[in-house]
Amino acid sequence: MDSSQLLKGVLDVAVLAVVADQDGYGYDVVRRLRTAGLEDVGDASVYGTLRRLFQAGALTSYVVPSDEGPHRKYYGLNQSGRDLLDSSTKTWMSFAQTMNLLLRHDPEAAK
Amino acid sequence: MDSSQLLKGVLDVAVLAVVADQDGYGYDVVRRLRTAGLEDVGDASVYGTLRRLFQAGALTSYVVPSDEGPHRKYYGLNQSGRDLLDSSTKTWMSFAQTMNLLLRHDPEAAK
DNA sequence: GGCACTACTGCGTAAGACGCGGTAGTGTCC
DNA sequence: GGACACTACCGCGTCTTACGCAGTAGTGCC
Repeated sequence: MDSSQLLKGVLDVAVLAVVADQDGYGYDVVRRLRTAGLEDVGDASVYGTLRRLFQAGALTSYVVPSDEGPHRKYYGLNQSGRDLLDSSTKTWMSFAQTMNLLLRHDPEAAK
Repeated sequence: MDSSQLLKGVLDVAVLAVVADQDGYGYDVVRRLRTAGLEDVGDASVYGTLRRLFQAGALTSYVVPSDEGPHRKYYGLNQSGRDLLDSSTKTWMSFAQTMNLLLRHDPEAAK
């Protein structure tokens, strides 16, 4: 099954969570997400998400030159980003809980 | 936060689960989903999903006239739909688990 | 020079959820 | 009997977003 649709709206939270752990640059965030289990995530999606979150004011950004390749554009959370991560996490948890109740097909559990 | 993006790719499973419980018609499926906690789900999304799933061969369909309003177009699961529900449920569970690990910001848990 | 890996960007596409408006049938209330 | 509410469905247009793909560029290795 194509899990790419499951990502809709969730990649934001995932990226925020990864960056919250430690500042990261795009290429690295991609690797960390894949390692965490989101194996099929596309790199373009992550770069796009980072730019979107930055534009939305949730991330800080600074460029660090690298000796072993091109420069790296690091992203980090600011307060707005932390708030967003918190509220998004809560939204996700509650949503996931709802889905879990729905999917264990116990009609009573959904009441 | 706008939870509509979270639904992407998940509404299919939710609709399948609701219909698996008992055959249902569009308007009723909407109500059941909302009662189950998906309060913001749009009716157009559900009707669209039902038609999509039907066209994909996962649902059966039959019309029942009603004494108390317009006719009702019932949908039910066939074998293909049950298979789809099973595999989609597994995909969801595994995806949700991955997200949960990512979101409890315990760096060790993601390894 | 050619290749691999790192690192980022831009463009076009497709999927899907939703708002909105429209069409009907039934029932209620004044 | 007319206005309104509720039931029930459909179609259209829009927006968001994940992704494929191509391109650019730096480093290191053979």
